[in-house]
Order: sequence, then C-alpha cells, then structure tokens
Amino acid sequence: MSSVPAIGPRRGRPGRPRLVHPQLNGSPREQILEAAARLFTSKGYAATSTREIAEAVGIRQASLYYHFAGKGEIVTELLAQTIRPTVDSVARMESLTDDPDTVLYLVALTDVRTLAKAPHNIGWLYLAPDVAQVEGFDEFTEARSDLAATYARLAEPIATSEVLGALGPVRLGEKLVHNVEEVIGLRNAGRRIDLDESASIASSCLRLCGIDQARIDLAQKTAATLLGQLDQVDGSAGGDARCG
Amino acid sequence: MSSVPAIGPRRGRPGRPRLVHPQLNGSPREQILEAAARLFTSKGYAATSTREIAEAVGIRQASLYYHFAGKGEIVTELLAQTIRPTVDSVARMESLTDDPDTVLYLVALTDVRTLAKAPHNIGWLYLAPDVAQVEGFDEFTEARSDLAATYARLAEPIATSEVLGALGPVRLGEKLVHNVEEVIGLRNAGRRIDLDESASIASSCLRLCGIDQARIDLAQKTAATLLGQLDQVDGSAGGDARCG
DNA sequence: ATTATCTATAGATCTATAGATAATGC
DNA sequence: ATTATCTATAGATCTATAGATAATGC
Repeated sequence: MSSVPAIGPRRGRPGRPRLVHPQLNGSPREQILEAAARLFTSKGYAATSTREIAEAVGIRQASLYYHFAGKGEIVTELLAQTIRPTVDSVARMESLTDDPDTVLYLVALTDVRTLAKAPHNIGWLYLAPDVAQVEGFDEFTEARSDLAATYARLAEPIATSEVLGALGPVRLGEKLVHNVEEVIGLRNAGRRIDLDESASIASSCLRLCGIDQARIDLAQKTAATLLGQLDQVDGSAGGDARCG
Repeated sequence: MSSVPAIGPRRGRPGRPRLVHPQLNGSPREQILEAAARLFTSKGYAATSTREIAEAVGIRQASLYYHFAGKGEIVTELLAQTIRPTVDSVARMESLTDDPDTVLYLVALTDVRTLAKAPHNIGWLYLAPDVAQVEGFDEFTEARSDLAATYARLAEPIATSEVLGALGPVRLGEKLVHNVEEVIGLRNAGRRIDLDESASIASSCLRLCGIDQARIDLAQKTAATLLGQLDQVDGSAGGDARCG
C-alpha cells in the first residue's frame, strides 16, 4: 500500500499534504513561529535546530525554507511581532489622567501585563547573546533604548531629587525597564503572573523613583479606578477605539 | 626545515610544545577557562564551539579533552568558580554593625561589586536557557535560591508593612536579587560599573523595601565609614582573617 | 615514565538547495 | 498554474576518540 496518501483528504487546502496532521492552528507560517517561540524560549536560540522546529510543527526540516529564509528570519520575525507596544500606549495613558504618578504606574503595569501575557516568554530573547548576533538585531536594541527613554521622560518630573541626583534620568529609565523585566525571569522560573503580582511590580517602579507610600497608594487606587472605567466603557480588552 | 620545532624551547615545561605561543597566562586549564568565559559571555554558550575555545587558547580542538570531559564540564567549572560569595559574606557584614539597614546595604553592595569585578560577566550564564540544560546545573539553581532566601531574611525585619503585605518575604528576596543583577545587564551593554553606580544599586535595594530616604542616607553613610575602617585595619582587599 | 600536546578521523549533526510530488484553483 | 509539501543530498560543521609525538622528570 505504498501509494496510499499519508493523511486523509483533510479539508481542501492547496499544496501537497503533510505526512502528519497539523498539531497547531493557523497558517503554516504561524505554526512555525509558534513552535519556534516555544523552543527558543525554553531551550535557547542557538541550541534549537531547524529540524526540531520542523518536527514540532509536523513538517520536514526542508519545508521550513519555503516560508522563511532561515533560522535568523524566524527569530527576527518573532521579535518584530512582539516589540512591546508600551511606547505607543503612553499617549493613551496620558489621555486618561493628568496625574504623572498614575501615568507612570499605568505604563509600567501595561508593560508588565504585555510581557506576562505573551504566548511565550519572548522578552527573554532580547537578552540572549546568541540572538543579539543575528543579522538585523540592531533594530531591537534601539527599540529597547527608546523604551528606557520613555520611562526616563515619565519618571524625571516625579522622582525625588535624591534619586535623580544619584542616578540621572537615563539610568533611572534603564532601572525602571529592568524592574519591569523581572517578570521575564519570573515566567522563566515557571511562575504564574497574576494581576496582584503585576501591580506590585508597577508599584516598585514608583518606589525606585523615591516616591513615598502614600503617593504610591494613591496612584495605584487612581489607576484601578481608571482601568475599571475603561472596562465599563468598552467591554473589549485593550480596545483600539479609533475616535477622531 | 620541516623538522624544526614549531616553537622555540620556551621554558622547560613537560609535554609536547604547542604550535602557537600561549597567549594567556596560567595553567592550560586556566587558559581554557579564561577563553571559554570570554566566548560564552559574549556569544552565548550553545553558540560557542569547542574549536573556537581551542583557537582562542592557541591549542588544537582535541587537546581540550585532555583537560575537560567536554563543553559542559567547562561551563559548570566556570559557574562553580564564580558562585557568589554573598551568602558567606553575610556573617562578616553582621559582625560589623548591629544596624540591619546597613547590613542589607553592605551585602547588596558586596554582591554588586562581586558581579562587577568578575573577569567576565559570568553571572549572565546563570540566566541562559542553554546553560540551564547542562547536566549538573541544578546545583546552581539552588545556590541562587539560597541567595534569595538570604536577602529575604535580611529584608523582612526592615521592610515596611506595605511592602511585605504586597510581596511577602520570599518575593521581596527575589526582587532584591533581581535588582542587584541589574549590574549583569549593564556590563553586558558594555557599561563600566564604578563605586557610585554600585552604591546606587545597593540603595535601590533599601528603597524597594519601602525604606525612606533619611534611613537610606544613614545606612549608606554608616556603610561607607565601616568600609573605610576596614581598609585602614588591613590594607588587603577582602581579607580572610582567620580569627578564633 | 609522565605530561601535554599534536594529527587524523569517525560519526553525528546541522543548514540550505534542487527537484519531485500531490493537493487545489482556474 | 499555483501552492505547500515531500525526498534526497551536498557541504559544512561539531564533538569526541585513538593513537602518535615531543617535551620534561627520574
């Protein structure tokens, strides 16, 4: 019976059928990205072979090259897809309130949630030296320093003079980014990141600015109220309401 | 002249001479560890081949196996050599002063200095997934959680109730370790870590505990005085005075 | 004899390309 | 005809072992 098709008719999609049923959803390209994300974040980039990715998808190693030019293109696509939307979200947060403590709190919280909810711990890849050597990585280094600059801009007006004196705005921005990125390590250790955890990381950002507990409590409360209102207005999570 | 020794007589050491002059100091084993540390921290573990290590040392790839059973043994040896002496140093710091703020400050400062001064940014390797897969890595995961437990023990009595309420001692310990480890990222970005920078990271640890600026200033001042006295008593850095 | 290297190489990868094949689409 | 896979394989690694060789040490 060597001429029997390996797989049943399977819903008419063009192209030669796979030897194995697709185990993941989405287009082949999406399936590859999903499998690669899982392997890269769990085993490391250089330690993951194209063969392993293909096996996880359920295709032959060579078939990857129909969709991507190579391993490097897979990882840069993953990074590009997951650039943190934080910088863009700042405008939205600033439109919610005039209180600068609350804006920083909200931005940090959003950033933590983004890192916590991503389907895989992609944030990790930005920090790995083998990934940093991939052609075209510079773009992402730049994105991360834009992020630090944004944090710096938000933190500078509210930080105490002692903190600013010791660090300067640039280092403070970097420190806040690093503080938010604790969530990457927590995920890596298999920890679940709930909303309380996220809130406490966002609070730490204010604490690192030298802001006292009363102001932190206030910002946290204000932020919770604002987020509650948002949820009421549009039931959708993270609404992209295009108002003129 | 094909029978001419590749290298001059070179100080009588046993063993067949190398084809290339040693470019590094120390025993062959030390030279290998030095070269591997540089390559692992700059390119990543999985992305570094044994051939590259050998080339950096100036020996043939196969000669590595006279000194190490393989790549895994090289990296575990590196990790073992650089386990942070922080846990051990706590007793010394506690003997210097009764002020718990100052003890935490000193421990954090010592830890930062250790990470900053290590010849290569080995701390990085603890965080890399490809290294985590090496046989025998568990030991080092344990060492890191011992470290977090130590920070937790020191921080619990001095943290504000708000911080402890939000985080609990365990998470606070982890957060302090993560805060100290900012230095790893800074080094990776090519930043020089001077004493001021180290001091500001140690201060951030107190700030994350909810400690106010006045107490931070005091701890910092006390610590500086104590360290100054130490330097006067024994000129040696990090004296291992074995007193009964 | 011991030590530390060397040469040579087996065997297992790993990436990437060429070209065949089996679906759908028109 | 187009699409998405497959098979087969070249060529470049990479790790690890076997055995030779050239020093020193006794």
